[in-house]
Amino acid sequence: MQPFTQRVIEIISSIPAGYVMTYGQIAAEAGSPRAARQVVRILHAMSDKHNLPWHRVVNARGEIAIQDGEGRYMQEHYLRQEGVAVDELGRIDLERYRH
DNA sequence: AGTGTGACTTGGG
DNA sequence: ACCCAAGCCACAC
Repeated sequence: MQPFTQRVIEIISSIPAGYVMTYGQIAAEAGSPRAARQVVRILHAMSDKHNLPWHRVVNARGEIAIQDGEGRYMQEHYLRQEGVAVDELGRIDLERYRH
């Protein structure tokens, strides 16, 4: 496991229920501000086996990044379940919910 | 050593 | 507020 990957996993694990972080924000915290896309790949590879709260990660505009489908539906569902307001287009108020 | 991979980001219009 | 084009980068192969 590489250091950057390790840090990203730790950071995502640390997001409290009811809050969200953006890909870029996580990359920056992990020490590489422009590696947002790498965060995506890590989620793809690690979300299940590390039991990560992947649904608490959204893009810089405060939108759910996943395309319509099962994953998209699950993310909206989890977030609302944790008290995060998600509109019908999958948008979230970052001012309010950013961690 | 070179190439492909993305659930991204940013800047401009 | 929306759309697009161009950057960006750690990692696997």
